Amino acid sequence: MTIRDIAARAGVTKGAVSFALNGQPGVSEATRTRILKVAKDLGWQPNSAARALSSSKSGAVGLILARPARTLGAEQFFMQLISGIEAELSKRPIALVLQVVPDLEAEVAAYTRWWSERRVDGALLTDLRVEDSRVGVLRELGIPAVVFGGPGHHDGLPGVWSDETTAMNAVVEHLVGLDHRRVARVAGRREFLHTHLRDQAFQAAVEQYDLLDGSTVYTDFSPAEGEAATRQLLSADPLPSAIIFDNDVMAVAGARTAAELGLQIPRDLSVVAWDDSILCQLTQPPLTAVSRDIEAYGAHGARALLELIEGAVPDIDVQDHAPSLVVRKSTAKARTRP
Amino acid sequence: MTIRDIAARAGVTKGAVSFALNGQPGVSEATRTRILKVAKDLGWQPNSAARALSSSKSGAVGLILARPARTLGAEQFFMQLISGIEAELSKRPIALVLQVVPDLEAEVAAYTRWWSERRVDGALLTDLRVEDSRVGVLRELGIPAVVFGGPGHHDGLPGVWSDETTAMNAVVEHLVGLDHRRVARVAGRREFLHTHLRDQAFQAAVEQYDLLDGSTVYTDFSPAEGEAATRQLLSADPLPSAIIFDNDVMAVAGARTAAELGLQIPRDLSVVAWDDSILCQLTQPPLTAVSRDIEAYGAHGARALLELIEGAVPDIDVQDHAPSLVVRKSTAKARTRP
DNA sequence: CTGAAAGCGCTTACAG
DNA sequence: CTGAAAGCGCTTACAG
Repeated sequence: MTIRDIAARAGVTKGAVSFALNGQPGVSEATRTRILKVAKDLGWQPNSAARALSSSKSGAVGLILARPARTLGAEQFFMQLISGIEAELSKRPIALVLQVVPDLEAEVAAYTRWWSERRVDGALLTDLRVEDSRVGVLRELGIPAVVFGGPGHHDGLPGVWSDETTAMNAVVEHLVGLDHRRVARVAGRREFLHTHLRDQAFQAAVEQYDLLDGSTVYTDFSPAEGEAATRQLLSADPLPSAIIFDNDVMAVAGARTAAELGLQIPRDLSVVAWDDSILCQLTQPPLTAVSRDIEAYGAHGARALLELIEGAVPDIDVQDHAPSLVVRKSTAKARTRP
Repeated sequence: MTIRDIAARAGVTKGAVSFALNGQPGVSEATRTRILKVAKDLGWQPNSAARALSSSKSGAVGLILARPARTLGAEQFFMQLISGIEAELSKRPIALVLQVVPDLEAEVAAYTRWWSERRVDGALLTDLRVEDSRVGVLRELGIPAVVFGGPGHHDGLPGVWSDETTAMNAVVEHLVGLDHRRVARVAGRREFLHTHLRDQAFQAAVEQYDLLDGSTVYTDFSPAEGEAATRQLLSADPLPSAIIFDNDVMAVAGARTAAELGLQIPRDLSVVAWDDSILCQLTQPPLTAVSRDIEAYGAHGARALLELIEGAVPDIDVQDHAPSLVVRKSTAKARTRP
């Protein structure tokens, strides 16, 4: 079933069919209507390879996840992000090509191959690093790309980001409002930009509110390291009265660890998770968490990429909806200590 | 950068370049070596659209997830499955095209479009239903497809599956070994084949071990319905002494619900989760769970699909590694009741 | 073993 | 408004 069949059936040339199908001028309204009807009757769909070859557009965008398979499964973030991206892409006949790779080197290799194969028209970048080698490669290759993260750390590539600073302030304010003075933090990987931004915001808040602690332990986001970091923080003297965790999995692991050490949450220790998820709601007590609409975040990024591919000059650093703090049962008044 | 450039540089025709690059006979070894060197020097990669158009192979396979975005994020299953599929595909230059849709109707529409566009060479089917309209559509379209699930419910389409029956037997045996006689089950959606298979296995085990309960409540896999189902089961008299849940999220929700109702796990109620995950390990107490290597499952399915696409006649119903029961702290001796 | 050519199914300038 | 044709970058029969 090709435009050739349609042309024969409608008594016109292939060119006319193409114009009619693509809404281009060059055919009369009557002819166009006739051609469209024939195409519909025959159940015609454009061959994506032929269209890609002659238009130099693949009709697909790429997303690469460079995380070990275990942590990928554990974090709900990625699946929600993908859902959001898809929600936007599937409004058009644009496909999402997904690849899972072990490290950044493999990720860069995949972009390079995709681009020289012309397999995708653009790419979505996630897990932005403070120093991110991918950004330079993408710019050099000339792939239209949009970055999740930021702001201002991607060398001119457009990005969408959520405001970590405001969110961190809300968290610290909430804790200060509960009389907490010794607040610690279990962070993710140091090289990730969002970790870095939260670091800065946390340190600024520590000074602003004149907190007494402010120690931060870095991890790989895994529950094992979340547990180890919690043990480390809870061996300090005096103890922190609240800990902020960089993801839901570590927060749950940390809360469990604290309980094992004989602390009662929230009486003895307040716990805040970053990125709310079902996990935070299912644990006992349910965790106070920073909540973002990750699907909307993904959709937002996809939309920006599509605009970029279509030649628009998108805003650099579009800010997404601000995260909100969902207060549950894991935060309470700090105990007055001796 | 095309084979034309390589041909010019190497002083041969495009045809010779194509033969050399694809390992076809038709060029001398010396020429082949020279051509390959030129191609490498120029950093050539085949244009995927051109190759797809002339070879009628897209170099991609498709996966469609038809679940609401929320439950997608909550279940670790899918991301692990995708990781496994990717691990196999990325050994070759085969891309994974992913789509997230709201329902089966949209899923069928997407297959139809993909196939008439020749965007994918084959498809992977998941969440198999007892009566599954997709199977017929796929067969009719002639898309090479492999089904996750089964066995024997896919009208000739090859499938990989894991043995739900043996796993269910292991679960029930474990509970019976702990003197449980009143065992209930919180199942997933009734129309899903794996739910159905577990149902049958559960009923068979109930009879075999002469259990006194065996009631099953169906849900949509969500924690909310898991909680409601648990409440319902725990309002019976006499109470079940153990509940088997069809996924990790509901098991955790159910355990929490039981605790809220004043039951202590495992003293008053034993809980078993199906599909182990970090969730099961992080709750207090950690949950006894049926564990499968979902990544291997995904890889297995991808490999079968690639063979099918390459023209092999794959075995129908290849069985994957058997699931295993991981015993943790949520199951214990049944209390002797009055 | 090599060369010259047709063809995959589209898009798009170029003449009429 | 329409027709006839070239071209996208590959693969692959067909002659020599």
